[in-house]
Amino acid sequence: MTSPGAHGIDTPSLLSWFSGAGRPLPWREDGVSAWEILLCEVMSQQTPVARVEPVWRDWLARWPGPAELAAAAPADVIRMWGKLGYPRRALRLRECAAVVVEKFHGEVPTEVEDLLTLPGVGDYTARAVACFAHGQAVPVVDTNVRRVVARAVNGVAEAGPPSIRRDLAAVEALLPDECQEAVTFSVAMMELGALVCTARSPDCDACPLAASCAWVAAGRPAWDGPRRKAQTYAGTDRQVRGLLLDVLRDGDGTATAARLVAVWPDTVQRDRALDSLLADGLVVRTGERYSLPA
DNA sequence: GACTCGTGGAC
DNA sequence: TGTCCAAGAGT
Repeated sequence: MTSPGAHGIDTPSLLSWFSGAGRPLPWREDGVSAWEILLCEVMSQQTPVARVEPVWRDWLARWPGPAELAAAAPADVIRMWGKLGYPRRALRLRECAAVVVEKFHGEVPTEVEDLLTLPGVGDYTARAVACFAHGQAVPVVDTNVRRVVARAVNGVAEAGPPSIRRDLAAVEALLPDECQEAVTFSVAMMELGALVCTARSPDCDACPLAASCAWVAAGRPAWDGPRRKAQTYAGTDRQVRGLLLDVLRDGDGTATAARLVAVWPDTVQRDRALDSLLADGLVVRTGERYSLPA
């Protein structure tokens, strides 16, 4: 599979494609700080990039760096997070800012090992920051990269269940040695997965890897592995949590129990959702009222 | 590993 | 209309 013409990632074609087709996202501009990149990576976890951009700008205008964020009230942080989803990320981000200030002298760490100690920073985000903010040639594996590798290298339609060790090893083997090229490689792989090699309807006619793609060569066979569990939402605790928090987020940050009762009829589920919000620190109870944490 | 945790756009 | 899915992390 290492001989010329073998299937896999045609890196020169990939990089050429990216230079012309990559989106001009604001955090890709020169001079963007490591903190600003960390912020956009956390906001982008499971959230479409297009929805992140305006929140990222507003957020940085209010809290330019970790010191400012660490000093902010949780209620304001939750409100500024808006409707990006998974609001626990907002609280973790504030905790992350505090750790950066207290343990790393206000500077975003450069080593993956140190980045992994930050709240809300996991295997993807740690390597994304090390690579995109600090220029390190470390493998960056997100859902896009996993899908592109599955198709172009392995010749299958989907990536299958994630495995950190296996996925990192697979991408490590593809990563260019030189730092600058490695950084562009990772951005380009993610961008290709986001724009061309998409989950639902890959546009192979527009793909710079089509000529070298193992999946295309095999005739784009359908996925015969395990089907991902359908991601339900309606009727789940997640939906109820969202409805409850929405009441507090949109108002003055406080509401009576009766106001919250109105958003969901099932007492058991509503109480369970509210308890979990309290446990997460997204909501606090003061007497008869519920509020965002001051 | 399996499960939980929001929100909204695309088809 | 309902299903799928999106720059994952924590337990």
